[in-house]
Amino acid sequence: MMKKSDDTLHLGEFLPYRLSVLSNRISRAIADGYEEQFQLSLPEWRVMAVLGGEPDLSAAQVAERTAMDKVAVSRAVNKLLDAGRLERHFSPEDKRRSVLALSEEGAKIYHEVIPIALGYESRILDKLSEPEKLALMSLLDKLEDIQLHT
Amino acid sequence: MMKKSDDTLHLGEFLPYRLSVLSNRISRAIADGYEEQFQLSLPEWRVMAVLGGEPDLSAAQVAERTAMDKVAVSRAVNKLLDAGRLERHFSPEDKRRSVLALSEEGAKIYHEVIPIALGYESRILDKLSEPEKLALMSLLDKLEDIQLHT
DNA sequence: TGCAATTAGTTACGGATGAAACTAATATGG
DNA sequence: CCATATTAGTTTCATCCGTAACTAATTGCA
Repeated sequence: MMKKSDDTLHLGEFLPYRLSVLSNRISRAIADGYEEQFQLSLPEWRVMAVLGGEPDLSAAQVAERTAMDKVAVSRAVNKLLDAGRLERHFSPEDKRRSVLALSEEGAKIYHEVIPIALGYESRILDKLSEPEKLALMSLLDKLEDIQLHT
Repeated sequence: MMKKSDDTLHLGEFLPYRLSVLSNRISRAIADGYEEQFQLSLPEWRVMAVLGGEPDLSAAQVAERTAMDKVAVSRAVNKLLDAGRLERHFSPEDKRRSVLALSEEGAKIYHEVIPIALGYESRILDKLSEPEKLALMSLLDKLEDIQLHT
């Protein structure tokens, strides 16, 4: 196939740009669904989301699983603690390491937000045929594996 | 097919999350390729990218084509003007409306950054087979069309 | 005409974000 | 053991970003 010209770039056909716009639009729409109602920011929701499925993680483990950096996790965790949505104690073996879990209140919110989030996801996936969904998942698997640096 | 449970959410399988992480990773990698070298932020690059392909747009038109809001465009444009990378005059028919174009210096940088950006895109696309690329483009077309609000 | 509504773009402001410096706790190796 | 290096998490700082308020120019319609 003819190679694309190297001296112009059409943003609308540029994969990174398309992904960025699409992803921002989706994240914003979902966040609009819970931010105001629950006074919950996206980073805070991500922290709650992992702890809801897998309690007693350390902040570093939360960072790993959410792809957030540790500063963002620290901030989100502290806000959630202030709001009484998280409980924290520290590991007796290593007093630096925190052990985080949703509080009862946090778990309640978690279970209220999940259907909102999944609802938006369905709204998207329902527009795709079964083979398209499979193709999308397989493409995401592949794209996530790509090494972008060296 | 069995419906997924509604009381847990696995971030790693949640489409909006996967898109967000993937898109951020790609944008960051590309930006790392030009930000330091050219002292150019992502919003500034987006403005340059559209004006490089289509000069003499107003700020509002730039906003449309980049999916940025007008404040972000205004800021980016002003930085680019300060840096001598853009030229601005105002339409004689409507003295509010700006007419923006890359300066000579701006065009030079534009042509230097393009291969960097396209290089990263190729690094990604080259990992996909021809049918996979087609599938990806078609999926993006479809996803971009989805109405997320009402 | 002329005054209210609209539009282009900027400014101001409060909150969010990431990098780097910092503190406290633990591991290491001489 | 003790000094140094490493690790967990927090704080600081400078910047970024979006919303809302604002200014200036233009349009529209009475």
